[in-house]
Amino acid sequence: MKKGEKRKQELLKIAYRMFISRGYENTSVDDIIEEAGIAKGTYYYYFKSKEQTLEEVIGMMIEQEAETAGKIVSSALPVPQKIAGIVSSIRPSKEELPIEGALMRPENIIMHNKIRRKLTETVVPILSEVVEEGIREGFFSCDCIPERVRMLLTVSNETFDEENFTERDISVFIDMAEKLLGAKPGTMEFIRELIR
Amino acid sequence: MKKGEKRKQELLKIAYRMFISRGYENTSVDDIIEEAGIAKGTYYYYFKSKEQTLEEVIGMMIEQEAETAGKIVSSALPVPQKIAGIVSSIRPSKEELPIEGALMRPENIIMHNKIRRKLTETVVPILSEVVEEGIREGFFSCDCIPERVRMLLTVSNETFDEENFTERDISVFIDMAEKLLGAKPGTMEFIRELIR
Amino acid sequence: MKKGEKRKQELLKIAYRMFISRGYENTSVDDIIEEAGIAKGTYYYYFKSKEQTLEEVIGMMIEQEAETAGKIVSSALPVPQKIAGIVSSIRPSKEELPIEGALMRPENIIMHNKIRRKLTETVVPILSEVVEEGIREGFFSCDCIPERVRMLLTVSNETFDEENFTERDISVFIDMAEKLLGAKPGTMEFIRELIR
Amino acid sequence: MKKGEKRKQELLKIAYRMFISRGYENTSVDDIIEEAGIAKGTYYYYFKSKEQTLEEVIGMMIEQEAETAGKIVSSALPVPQKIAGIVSSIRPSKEELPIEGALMRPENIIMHNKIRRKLTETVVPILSEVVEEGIREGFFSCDCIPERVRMLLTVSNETFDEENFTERDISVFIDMAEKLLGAKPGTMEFIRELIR
DNA sequence: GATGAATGAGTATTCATTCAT
DNA sequence: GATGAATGAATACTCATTCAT
Repeated sequence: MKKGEKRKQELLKIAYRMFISRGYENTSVDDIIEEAGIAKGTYYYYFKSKEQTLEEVIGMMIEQEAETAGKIVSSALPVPQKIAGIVSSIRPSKEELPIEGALMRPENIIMHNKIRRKLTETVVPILSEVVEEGIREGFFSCDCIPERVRMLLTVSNETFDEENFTERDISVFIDMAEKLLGAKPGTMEFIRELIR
Repeated sequence: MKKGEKRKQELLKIAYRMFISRGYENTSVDDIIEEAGIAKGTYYYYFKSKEQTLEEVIGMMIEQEAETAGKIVSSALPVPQKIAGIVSSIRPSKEELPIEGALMRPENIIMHNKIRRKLTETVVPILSEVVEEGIREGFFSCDCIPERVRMLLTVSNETFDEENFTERDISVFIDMAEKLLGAKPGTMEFIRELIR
Repeated sequence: MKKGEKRKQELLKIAYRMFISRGYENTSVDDIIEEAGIAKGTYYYYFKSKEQTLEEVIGMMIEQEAETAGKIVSSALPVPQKIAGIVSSIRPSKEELPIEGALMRPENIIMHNKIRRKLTETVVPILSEVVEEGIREGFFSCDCIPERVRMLLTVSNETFDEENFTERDISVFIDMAEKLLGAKPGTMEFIRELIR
Repeated sequence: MKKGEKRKQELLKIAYRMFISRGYENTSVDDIIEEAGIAKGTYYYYFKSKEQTLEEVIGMMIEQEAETAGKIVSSALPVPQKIAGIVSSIRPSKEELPIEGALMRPENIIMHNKIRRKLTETVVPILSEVVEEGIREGFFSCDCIPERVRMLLTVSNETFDEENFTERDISVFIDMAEKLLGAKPGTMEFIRELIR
């Protein structure tokens, strides 16, 4: 069982890499098994269907990120740094992405969308918690926290996942974040470093 | 020529309806020609490929909306009503959508995305112009206008294209819009009516 | 009528060029009419079918070559020069071929074959006549003239239509020609200049 | 593996028969799978494309013939009989051809051509070897052996693959062969029996 | 656990030809 | 003479999935 689980994890990683670099639709089961060096039957022994593979791939990613985020939340870091940590853990690290801008390539819209939705679902409550902590500590001041957090995440995803954003985009985003959360001007300037 | 053009417009409308209701990928060329009652050859007489059809369908939509928006801008309406008009003209009218929530259905992600991108490209400059007008008239006060407008559009698209948004979402969005554009609280309350 | 004939000749030349440079099978009627700047209907006004076009294209070529060959035969030139002239008039001139080796390209096999067959049919009797003249004048000495001429033409076509023949190929061919026609060694050395 | 290979050989034979009797271009993949009683997917499991199938079909033929020819060369037969054997092994046996003159039918030009080219490539060196042997034994006397052999093969293919050759064609060919290889008159008369 | 042969519905695209105007 | 809209049969190829061994 251990062995089987391990094998499955490997397959998931391979599928993940291929889905991202070529797009889910453009990656055939044949491609995957060839890359993995296994037989068709073996693939279907581990996965019910190709779609389920995608689901599991995404689940795997989200899980890892949620875990990291959870650790940050329960740490002793000051609130701004917690936010910084969580937000940066969300963005796909350069090592994970085989190709620049891969996620935004048109053939990846489907996957990108699924990921974003699920990620938002997972991260909004976590970030909300931190914002509440921030309110208690006097950093922020606002109501409807989850709604505000969600909108910030939405804008962040849409704006900064692409490669062609400008310094002005960042400035406006920071301004927006501060005003939306009721923070003092300049409080969230640290975001700039995170995004660049 | 007249004849051919007319026919093409009809085909485009049929394709549009089908792409939206069943999704681009799930609509085969066979489906389209059957619905249109034409032969395969006729379809390819008018369109180079299925993808080109999608491109033209989207172009057609955008064109119409840009036209409407343009008229509103050059009208004598007060600034807030201009914004209201443009924003509401962007959202797909209920008559156009054969099925509730069609655009957000997963099989429509690709089309939805293409539309959103192109629509944003087209609408941001128009809305920016209006905001500038609003600044001159003392309604708003801000810099980086296109960036702010774009972010507002992004949030609006992402939040209100789905069906499951709440009153709180609207409130936060209004708050965000006012703060982002430097408007007085309550100025943009009219948005609520637009979205509901 | 004159006008129509002229038009048809133009179309034939265009078709000829296209068939040779892209291959008969790879040239669609659409390609031809686009190149010629005429409508589909016009094409079918002049040609019954695409295949008939090919037939006429080939006929046109052969006709021209047969005419040239005929003139040479009835001229006052010495026999070896007559042969030289006919053989060299058969080989597609460089100006006619838009692309080097076009006729031998795999997509042209069909056309090449049709041409070769028809050309052989046409040229064998003409050349046979010249060979007979050569016999009467003591240059050659053999029976079964048409068969011999046909074989020589066959080898010539197959060997020299390609681009990768050698000096040795030429030497052997000359040797063969002389022996086949019963000519004295060296008599037909002039062929070398013709082929090179 | 054994199983798969066997199946593939069967499919190749079926394809071979169909390509020859109906022509490569006129044989659709659908035709083949229907004849073979397999599913489309199975066909594409064994062959990458229709063209690759043709390539393999030809490869299979050539291979068989080369093998036979090789055996003959290394046998203890006298040189003339070796040549006879090789040449006759090249010509498609009556059993293989479902239809008289199939190879020369216009729809088969492409295949015929590919076969002829590859066959020539393969057979010329083998026959050259035999001719050299013949020279050593005093049967023949000539230089440029491969060139001569190739030309003889060319003429043989072109003349005798069709059905409408005459006794005179045979006589001229024998004369030509003897002279081209420097053999004594009558030495190669045995060819007549081979061809008829 | 693992294999790989077999499936077959599904899809986009091509192209010669016709014919009413 | 000329047009161009309309046709529809034909075709190669893909790919997720199954299952006996």
